Amino acid sequence: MSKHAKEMGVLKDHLGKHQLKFTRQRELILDAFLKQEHITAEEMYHQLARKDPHLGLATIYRTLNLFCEAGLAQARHFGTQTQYDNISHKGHHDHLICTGCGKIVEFENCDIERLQEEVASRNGFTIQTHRLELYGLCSRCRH
Amino acid sequence: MSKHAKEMGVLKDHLGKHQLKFTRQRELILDAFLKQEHITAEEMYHQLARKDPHLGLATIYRTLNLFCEAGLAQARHFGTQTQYDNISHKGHHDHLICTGCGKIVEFENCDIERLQEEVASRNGFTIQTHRLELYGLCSRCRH
DNA sequence: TCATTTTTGATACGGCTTATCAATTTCAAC
DNA sequence: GTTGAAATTGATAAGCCGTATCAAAAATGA
Ligand SMILES: [Mn+2]
Ligand SMILES: [Mn+2]
Ligand SMILES: [Zn+2]
Ligand SMILES: [Zn+2]
Repeated sequence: MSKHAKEMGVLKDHLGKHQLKFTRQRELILDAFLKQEHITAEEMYHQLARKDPHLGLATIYRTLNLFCEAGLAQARHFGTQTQYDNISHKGHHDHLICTGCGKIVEFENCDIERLQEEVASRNGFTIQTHRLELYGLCSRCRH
Repeated sequence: MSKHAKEMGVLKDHLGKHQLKFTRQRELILDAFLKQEHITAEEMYHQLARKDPHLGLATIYRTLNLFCEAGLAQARHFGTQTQYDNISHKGHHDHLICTGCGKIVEFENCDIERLQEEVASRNGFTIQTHRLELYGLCSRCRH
C-alpha cells in the first residue's frame, strides 16, 4: 500500500466524477505535493525536473489547480507567487509569515473566527471566506 | 484656504525631506485622491482624463506610490488590481468585501488585533503588518 | 486493437505594474 | 527673470506570473 493511498483515492474519485484521466504526471505531482506543507508551482517544477526533465510548467499549474478542485490543495496568495497549501489532512487555518526568511507557520484561533463573524453580522454581511495573514519576524530573524 | 490644505502640507513635508518637487500633476492627483475612500490607478486615470487628457498612467502609479510613502495612502491588494486606500484621516482598519457588488466596508476591532498579537507571540513572532479581509455577501446582495 | 476523448508540453498571450529614456518642468542660485 | 542642475513626466517597452492555444501523445474502455 502506497504512502499516499488515501489522497490518491480522493484524486481518483474526483477524476472519475469529472471524466478526467489518471496520468503518470498527475500521480508524480501528487506524490511530490503531499510531501510539502506549502509550495509554489515554480518550486515544484524545479524539484521534479530531476525525476522528469520533460514535465512542463503548465502541467504543474494545471495539476495543482486540479488538486484545489479535488479539495486536496488550496491556493494562497501570500507574496508575489501563489503558494499551494496542502490541506489533505488539515482543516481551516491561517498563517504567520516571516518577512525575513519566508518561514510560514500555521495557526487556528476560534476566538478570532468568532469575532470575525460578529463584525460581519454587525455590518449585515454573511462571510463566505476570509484571509488572515500576520507578517513579521520569527524569533530567529529578530536576532 | 484649500479644502485639502492639511494633506497638501503632509505631502510637501515629505517632498521637502526627500529632495522631491511639487508639481502640477502631484497636486491634481492628490486633490482627486482625497475625495475617494479606495481607488485603483486605472479608475483615477479615467477620472482625471477629463481634467488633463495628457496625464500618463505611469504618473498616476508613481504618484499613488509616493502617497503611500508619505503616509497618505496604503496599497491594498483585494482583487486583481491594487486599491489605494485613503488613510489620511483614518487609523488602521480592515475590510469587509462583498463578492456580489464589490462594496467595501471598513472596520476596526481591537479584540481581534489583540488576539493576533497573542497568536504571534505564542509562536515567537513579532508582527510588522497583517491583512484581514472578510469576503461575503452584503445585505442587499443576499436577497 | 481501435476509436474517442483527454492530457501534455512548448510557447504565445494577457493583465497589471514598473523600468527606460528623451523631453519638459521645477527651483534654487545668481 | 535667467540660468542650469536635478527631478519629473509621458509614451511605451519590458517583466512577472499565470492561463490559453494547439498539435502531438497518452489514456480509457468497447
Ligand atoms: Mn497552510
Ligand atoms: Mn480602507
Ligand atoms: Zn524568519
Ligand atoms: Zn453587495
